[in-house]
Amino acid sequence: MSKEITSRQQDYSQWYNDLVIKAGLADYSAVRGCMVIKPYGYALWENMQRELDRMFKETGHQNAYFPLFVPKSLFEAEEKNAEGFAKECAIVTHYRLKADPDNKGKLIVDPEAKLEEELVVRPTSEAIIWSTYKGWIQSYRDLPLLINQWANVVRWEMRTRLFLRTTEFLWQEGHTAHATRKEAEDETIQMLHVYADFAENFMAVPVVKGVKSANERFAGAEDTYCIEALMQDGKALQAGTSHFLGQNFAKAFDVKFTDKENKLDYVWATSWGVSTRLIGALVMAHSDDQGLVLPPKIAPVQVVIVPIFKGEEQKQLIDEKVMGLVKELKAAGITVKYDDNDNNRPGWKFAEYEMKGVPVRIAIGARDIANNVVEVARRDTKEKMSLSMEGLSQQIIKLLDDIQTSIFNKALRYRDEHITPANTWDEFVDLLDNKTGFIACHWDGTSETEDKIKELTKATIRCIPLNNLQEEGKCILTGNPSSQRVLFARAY
RNA sequence: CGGGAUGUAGCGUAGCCCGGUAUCGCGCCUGGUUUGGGACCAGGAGGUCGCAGGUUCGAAUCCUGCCAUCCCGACCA
Repeated sequence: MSKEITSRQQDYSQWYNDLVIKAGLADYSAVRGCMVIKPYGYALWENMQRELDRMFKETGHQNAYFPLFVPKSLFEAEEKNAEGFAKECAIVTHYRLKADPDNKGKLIVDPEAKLEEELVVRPTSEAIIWSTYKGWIQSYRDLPLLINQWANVVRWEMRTRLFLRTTEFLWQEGHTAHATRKEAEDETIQMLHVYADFAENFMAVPVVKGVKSANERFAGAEDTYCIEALMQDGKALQAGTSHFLGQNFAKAFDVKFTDKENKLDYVWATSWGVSTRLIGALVMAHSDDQGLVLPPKIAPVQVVIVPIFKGEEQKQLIDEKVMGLVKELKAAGITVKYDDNDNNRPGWKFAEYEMKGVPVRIAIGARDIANNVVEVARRDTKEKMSLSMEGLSQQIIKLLDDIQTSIFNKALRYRDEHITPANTWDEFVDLLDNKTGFIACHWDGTSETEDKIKELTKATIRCIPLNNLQEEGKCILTGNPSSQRVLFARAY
């Protein structure tokens, strides 16, 4: 297989698509808009899942699983939510096929098997979950209810892109119920911090934490908080959302509880999610024209060892030495792969593991063994060094750590350099077109203005950053008074 | 879903205008030599030219419809 990919400069979108395919993360499938997540891509997702799952459990959440199908009557109960998702729902109307009498070997939908009530394939699970919660919650003693589910959802998008926007995608969705507004708000913010912590400390993707404007708010939420990341082409990507749902779903599904004073009230809700889109964020945040660059903390393979030998005797000598190294590295908690496949030569393997973004490559040959060293190459900077075999695992641990930090710092520097204030409309448009990234500017707070700006420039408000500096100013478009800057960007 | 482009072996392609059963490279298989940045030699396999119709003695090539992918819009995690 030819392994060259389009360069970022030549065509960023094509580079992304090439990379996802050539690195073996995913493949197109026989189903429009749906992808196959290949083993290497799924391994990445599993590593993300493991870490997130641990964080959810540490903050008191439990996993459960709810049905894929939502009866239409339940789906429509929370009006805004239903309306928001109605245009992109897959609907099950029948439950049986039968042989086509006019076309041998073909099947048709059995018209006799029409469902009494259509089933919506979940685009999100608030409806089915809140209809269930009604039966689980009676008293303040049943609260808080802190549940997460790992699931697939379907949103029938017009235009799809590998990992960033597919018809079916994998995600987790947390759905919590609380006795007070304060507690639900705290939960919303807590999970936002969990997401930001994960993105920055594991994915090495710096994010801006903030709240969405009304236009960008989740359908059915009172407030939507988000983490926004910046990709290398200067476009923003929403990497995770945490919603404060108020009592909207409790009211729609009649979920009430009795408090300590024996008063009846609706419960307060949150929901929060991240998806396989994070893999897209990871790819676009760090990778280069040679392939993926993965942060060690979620790389499926952290270290690959490539033997370099002439003849069987040398190979045996290397094998022996490597077995010891592999054992030592594994004992130190490092994921290591020894690639002694003789079908490919070292140079091929070097290029291959660069494509796959393996953070550290160790090459070892007779020359190295004679000197008691190994050649170590880091993926992010391509820097090569010679390290002593003595205490190698400790040196590798330190190196992996350096790589993790260095990838993050690089992305952080890029992100910070691409948050630019604009004070006039011309400046704003010029920055959007020529510098890209986030533009910090004043906005008069109205949906109309935001719509107008989107119409004129394709830029949207990515978020109003948390703990935003309060500052008097004038709206970039209308000149109306504003009390703070918000972040605009073109987004995925 | 609207506008544009593309679709030929696992991948990348030539051929299409001007109709006569498909070119080259990589990869794959066998054998050998190799191995410190994508190896080399010899032999070999692999294609209903995206799918379905139509025109024609004959279609990769012309016509119609559909499907898929990419880009630009609208929609969105």
